[in-house]
Amino acid sequence: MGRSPCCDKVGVKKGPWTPEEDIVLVSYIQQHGPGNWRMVPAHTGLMRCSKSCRLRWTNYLRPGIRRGNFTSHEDKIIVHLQALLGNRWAAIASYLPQRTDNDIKNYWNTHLKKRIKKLQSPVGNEITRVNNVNSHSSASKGQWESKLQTDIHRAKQALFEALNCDSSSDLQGNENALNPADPIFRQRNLNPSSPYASSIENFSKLLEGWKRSSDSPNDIKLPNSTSATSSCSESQSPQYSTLPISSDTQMEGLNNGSLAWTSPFSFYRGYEDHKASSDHFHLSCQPDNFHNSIDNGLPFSVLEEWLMEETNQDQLSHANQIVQELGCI
DNA sequence: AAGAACACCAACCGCTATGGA
DNA sequence: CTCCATAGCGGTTGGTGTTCT
Repeated sequence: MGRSPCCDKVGVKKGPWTPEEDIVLVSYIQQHGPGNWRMVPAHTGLMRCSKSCRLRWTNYLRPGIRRGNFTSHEDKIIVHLQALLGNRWAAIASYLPQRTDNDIKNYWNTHLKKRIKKLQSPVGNEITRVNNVNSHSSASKGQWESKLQTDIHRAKQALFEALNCDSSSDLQGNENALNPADPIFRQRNLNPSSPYASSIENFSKLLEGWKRSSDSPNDIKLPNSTSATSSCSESQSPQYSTLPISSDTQMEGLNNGSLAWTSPFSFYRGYEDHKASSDHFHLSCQPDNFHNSIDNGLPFSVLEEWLMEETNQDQLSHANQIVQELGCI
């Protein structure tokens, strides 16, 4: 019994999204919020299936996403969490709130996996060993999880070492650089000008690229429902109004973050609150909550909490130790 | 210079989980 | 309980750019 397709395959566009499509999608979500994806193609006129819209949003357009340029700090976290969790990319991504699971998965497959293969260092051997445990063909998931329980201490230690190592090498010996209270930490992680790009930055890059490539970049077509002054009933077929984005000054505004028009992402907090309530891993890991945790000096509270949940009493006491150590970073 | 091989990554596919009717 | 819609997830594919021969 085949599963009914998420959309009518006939006439559905596939392949890379164009900037125009992105703008239409973002504008629609600005107006209606994410969710009810089935309605999105019908209401926006996008020739995409609902699933494609959702993926485009979650993997690319969603606010708070940082793309490319993985830091060595992130490398280490990914490597160690992969050793700990296996290919559970969503779980790994929950500890790197600004990265998507898809991004991490791609990065692992194209960079880290190869790098680790080449590694003959003790750390590399350890990772290889844990990975072998994870990928052993005869091991069932239950067996793997059982093994995970026994290896959890080692994994915690490895993660802790990675974090420590990073604080001494990647951060050039500044031991406060991972301290949430430290200005350097805040600049690296919270400042809009930090490498952790906001989606507005992503979006402005996108617009910039489009501006360069478009033959007539003067106007961006938007559904009427997205204009500031108009409203649109949900049954309306898409009609377009134009949002003039023509001058370099306006593009400057987008690029330097001094956005004049209402941020498309003003609804974001509510959305993330909704999401967080439905996903244990994402609880406290969404950007706002994550930053709150940072502000509170608990950047890895969820990790600690989860690790403690998974361990027995002996491991629990050791986990408490780790928690304290992590809290001191 | 040109074609082949490789690397990268956005997007897709197919499956499971979940929740509501 | 069943059915259906939707979200989430991990594996895979295919297009494009880069490097190699």
